[in-house]
Amino acid sequence: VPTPARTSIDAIVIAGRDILEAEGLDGLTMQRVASAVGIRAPSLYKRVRDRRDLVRLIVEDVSREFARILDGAAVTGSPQRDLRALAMAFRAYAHEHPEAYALLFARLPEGARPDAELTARGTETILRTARSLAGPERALEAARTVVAWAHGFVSMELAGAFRLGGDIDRAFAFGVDRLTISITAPPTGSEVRPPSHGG
Amino acid sequence: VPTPARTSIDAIVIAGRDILEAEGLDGLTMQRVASAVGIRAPSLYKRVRDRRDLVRLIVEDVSREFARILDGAAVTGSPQRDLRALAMAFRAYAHEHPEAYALLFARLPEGARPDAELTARGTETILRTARSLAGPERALEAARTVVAWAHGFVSMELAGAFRLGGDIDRAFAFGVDRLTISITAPPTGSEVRPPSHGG
DNA sequence: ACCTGAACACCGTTCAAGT
DNA sequence: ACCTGAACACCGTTCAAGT
Repeated sequence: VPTPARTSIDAIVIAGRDILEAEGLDGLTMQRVASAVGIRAPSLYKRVRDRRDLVRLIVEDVSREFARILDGAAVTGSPQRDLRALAMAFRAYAHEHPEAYALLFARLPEGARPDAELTARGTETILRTARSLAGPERALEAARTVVAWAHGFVSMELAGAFRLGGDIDRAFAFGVDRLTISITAPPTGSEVRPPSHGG
Repeated sequence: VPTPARTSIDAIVIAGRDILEAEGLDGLTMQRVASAVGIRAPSLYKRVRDRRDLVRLIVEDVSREFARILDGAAVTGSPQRDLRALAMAFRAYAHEHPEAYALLFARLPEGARPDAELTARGTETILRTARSLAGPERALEAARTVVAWAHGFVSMELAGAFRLGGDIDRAFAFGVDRLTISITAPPTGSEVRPPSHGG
């Protein structure tokens, strides 16, 4: 006699995200997720291969949400303002969903790593904006510089690594302004090299 | 009858670092560390309060090593070249000790967090070099921008987040050059603001 | 003073048995 | 077809007992 399903993969992913944000990745246990959807842990294995597979589904969900939010931020009409808006939206997302955000850039074990194409889509908007500012040849390097800075900044912020005081908001604004200038106006005609002392 | 000690806190930290680098943070178990120093897991609690305390001791050891390496890199005589040398040494350390490096910037639970002063010493050399380039008023923001970028870059690199091809070494060099220019030559006399479209 | 086995409350995961 | 309890091999941690 077939038993009707008491839950669904969607409900499991939603419950998993809630538990992740409330308890951290270590607190995301099969037992807690199972309990949240009204079943026992062994039954979860009917829907996911193992815990890593559940983490993968959650990361992919987060990844789609993050890409959608960044996409919605780059609508100012100017690439300079778009880059600033992207940086602000990037940081705001990390503050609102610190555990989900951390997962986006985490070194995940094989089996928990999200689909490669889906991950690429996450930085598509930033790449497009960087291309507008830096030109097609430098687009990829410019985008990597900006994303690296933004990720480094918010991950240090979330880790409590800025311990020397000062205005963190101002430091973030400083960074995005300098980076915008920096990738917008390359030294004309010359190879990139360290500046001479005279400047 | 007192029993002579069969191990020491130093031996435990050294063994812990080896296991961390070989097996990752999840693989750093009390049982493995105990076994590596020739005792049983419960005996570890004579030397450390709990696992988080052991992690703290390891992070602090890594932190001292990292600071020492950065300090040894900033010896070129010019702040521009020092910044580049610091960035290269920063990245090289992360490549050589990926698990130890990850711990330096990780969101650690209370009890595993290293001594605050010790952590500050880690970025002291970078702060000093940034001060030479950006001036005393902008030193902190400039240092934060550079460290954020460097950390973001190598952590993305280690996470396998650069999936769009291109030359990663070149992107790193691009970033350090642009950032050096960017923090060295602020717009004279004016407040920092987003650049106008013309430039 | 240091070390240990046994125990406890957790994990993830498998599997035979239930409906 | 789905769900479960029982079981297994792990965790971190405590503690009485051994030397």
